Amino acid sequence: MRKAGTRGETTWLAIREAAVELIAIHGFEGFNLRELAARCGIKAGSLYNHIDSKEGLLKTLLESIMADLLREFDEQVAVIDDPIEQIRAAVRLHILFHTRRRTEVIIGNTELRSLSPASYQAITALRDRYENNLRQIISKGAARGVFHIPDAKITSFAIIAALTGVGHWYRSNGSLSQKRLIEIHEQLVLQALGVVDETAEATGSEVTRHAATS
Amino acid sequence: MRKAGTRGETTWLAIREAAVELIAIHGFEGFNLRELAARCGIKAGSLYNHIDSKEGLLKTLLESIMADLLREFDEQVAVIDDPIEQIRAAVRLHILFHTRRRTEVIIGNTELRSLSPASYQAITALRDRYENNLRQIISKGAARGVFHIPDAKITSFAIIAALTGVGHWYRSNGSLSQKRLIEIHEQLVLQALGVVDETAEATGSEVTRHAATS
Amino acid sequence: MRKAGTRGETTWLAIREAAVELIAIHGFEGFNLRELAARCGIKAGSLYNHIDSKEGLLKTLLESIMADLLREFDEQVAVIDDPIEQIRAAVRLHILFHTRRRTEVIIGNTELRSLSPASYQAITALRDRYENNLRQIISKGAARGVFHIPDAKITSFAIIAALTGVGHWYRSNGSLSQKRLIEIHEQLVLQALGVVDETAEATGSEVTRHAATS
Amino acid sequence: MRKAGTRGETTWLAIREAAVELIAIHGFEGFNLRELAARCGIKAGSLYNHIDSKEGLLKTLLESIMADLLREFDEQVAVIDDPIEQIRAAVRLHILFHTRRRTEVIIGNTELRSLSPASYQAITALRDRYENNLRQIISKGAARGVFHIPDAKITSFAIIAALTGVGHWYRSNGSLSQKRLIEIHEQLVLQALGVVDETAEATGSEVTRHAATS
DNA sequence: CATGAATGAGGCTTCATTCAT
DNA sequence: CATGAATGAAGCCTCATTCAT
Repeated sequence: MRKAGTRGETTWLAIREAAVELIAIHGFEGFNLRELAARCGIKAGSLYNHIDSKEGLLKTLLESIMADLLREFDEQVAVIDDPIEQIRAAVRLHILFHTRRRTEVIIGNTELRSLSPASYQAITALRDRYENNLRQIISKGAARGVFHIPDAKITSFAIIAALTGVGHWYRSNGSLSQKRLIEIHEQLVLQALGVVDETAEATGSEVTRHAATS
Repeated sequence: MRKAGTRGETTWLAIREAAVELIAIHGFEGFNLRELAARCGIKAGSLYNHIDSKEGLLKTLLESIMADLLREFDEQVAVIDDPIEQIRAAVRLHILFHTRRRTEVIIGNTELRSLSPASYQAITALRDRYENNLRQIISKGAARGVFHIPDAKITSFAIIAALTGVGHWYRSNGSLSQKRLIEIHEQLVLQALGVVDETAEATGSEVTRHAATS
Repeated sequence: MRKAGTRGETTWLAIREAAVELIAIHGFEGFNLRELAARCGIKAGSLYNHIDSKEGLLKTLLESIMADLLREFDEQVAVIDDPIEQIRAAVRLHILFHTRRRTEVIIGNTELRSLSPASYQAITALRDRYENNLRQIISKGAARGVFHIPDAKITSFAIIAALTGVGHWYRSNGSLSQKRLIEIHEQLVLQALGVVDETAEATGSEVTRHAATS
Repeated sequence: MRKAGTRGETTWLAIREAAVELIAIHGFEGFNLRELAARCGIKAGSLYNHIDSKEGLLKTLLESIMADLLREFDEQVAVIDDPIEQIRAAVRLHILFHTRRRTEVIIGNTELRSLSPASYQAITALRDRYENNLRQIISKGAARGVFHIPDAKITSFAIIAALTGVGHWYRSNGSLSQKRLIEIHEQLVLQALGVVDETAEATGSEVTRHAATS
């Protein structure tokens, strides 16, 4: 929790960044404030000029991550009406967010358990809102007869899990471009949603040329 | 870590079970041996009649989980030839394993980072072998023209992530039966793999009746 | 291990002093940090604001003891040329150092085995340098025909052992003055070195008056 | 303490031998019963079929070492009348005992502090008896005008310390024979005692040929 | 704001010792 | 006699947190 009325904005930013990285590496319980302070060029005691407590820091981090994700969703996905284009935008956003902000997202998924009950509920409420957003798209598409799936809720879980998984293995410095990464997942998701349209056909054949990596 | 056939066998089993549960709740760094011992009805120091160290315990647990998963794969999936039936069996196994042994699997995915480099490599080698098994099925199906997917490797990652995610939300005491859970994922996966057959149509319509939870 | 000139300096000095005493009493393995801390008026954990580890503390102590001894040797003994006067000065220094700093010297001789191999080598190198200094005096005296001894190396070992032994039984509050203690050992050492001069005769008779304690 | 009425004499001997070695290496506080048991091919708990306690074992060891030394003194030294020959015999015995039974003697000197007060007194009484024996020889020689020394008590301390020191550096597999080692120390001791006789002259010159190791 | 030092709680681990089998 | 397992006490060390300077 950023303390109110502090100057030293740069120190706070350094703390934020270093904390995300260290938590991603060691987990919340496994990282320690001394190392965090060292990475920021200060001593452990000085951290308390910027944070309330170790757990407060975690809550702040998780909150802002979820808030950012939700805001981007509102800006880029919620404004679209067509289910197919909307799911495409959602896939794009989710993958971009989960690759560009890999470490932040990892702790967002893993470290919830270290929050106090109150904080836990606050953060999971945001997460649920995001998941619900995605489910709505799928339900709407199914209602309009564009998607053909057995269960909107389970399908949304499966899609979110699949897309989130990308953050665990994708590295932007590899041979696979982010653009291509997104294309592939758009197709996979649309296929999973039972969409069979001319575009998919075209993309499918073009795609096949790059396939069979294994 | 422990010789079999002795009287302390029951203690060791209790340790194993309690450790899995506690690690799943608090994470490896967050759980402590005192509580583990208390759950087994012994004192903390006595744990060391059964384990080498806290980390050694983690390694033992993760190793046996992965070994079990691989063994079941060999018995139930590897023996099938037809890609569609094989992927069905793989989905079934993965979901059953990840729901029946929920907590064990969660720590298998989350706590790898707490292992020493040597142990880490040993365990990830097993995990890679499993992932590779799945990828082979998909590649084979693509080569035979049964599956139509952009990239076997990425597709396998996506499918594994989607199926693994089930363990995070599914509860066997809910209204959704395990049988139904598997059916739904079989369909989702087959659709994602670009399989279009008459069975899917039928299942799809039947399925729609149970769907739309949201 | 600790930067000088800070306020905690007094704590560090207290730790040093108490550690020497406790190690002399119980041995390095036998003393514990809780008691050390208690003697310094702090809690055990606070020790780690001043030391790296229990063993690091031992190394620091032994190092500074040997460094002091070597420095005093350089100042008081190395600057003399005449072998007889030099060996007299060496006896005087050794006894003064081993009685004034009794406890420190005891741990210096006894607790080497508790050091890590690296630290062990560092400290024994200093000790060897000191022993070598003494041997050089004896060799020089023998070469100049002043000392008559069978083997310079063994003789130096014997003399060092004899003088070091003083620290084990001498108490400065007894009836034997430090001045007299040194005189006696000067004579014993010179006799052992085969020096026969008129002074010894004189001292010998004077000495006899105080002797025969047993 | 060897438990009464036990068979398994060989196990007890193995314990004794291994204990001496381990204590010499790690000190009494630093060695542990598990390792001791392992060296004897048994488990830690089984040690208690042979000993009363860790400290009881130490007492037994120290006691028997001192008893052996005293017995040998009575047999080999006490029976001589002439002070010079007697001191020669004492030097020989002390060096032989302290080289042949190096490790035992080291723990005899170092680990006394780990005994309970009662045991401590029992063992130091034996040690004092031995030291007193030596002092008597020196006093007698001084009284007879054969030795010329400032103080019999201090001289005996110095000689004992010098001879005991041999155990710390002498290795029987080196180039220095035990016979020669004894000769050198006989000369050193006799010189220190102020003995100037024809024998010393002869030995001295012969000895000079081997000297100047450094 | 930063620091050095202290705290107190707790964590992992070791170890002498006991005892039923 | 030997063993495996348990105990309880203790040991070293870490760490979030506080506070005077």
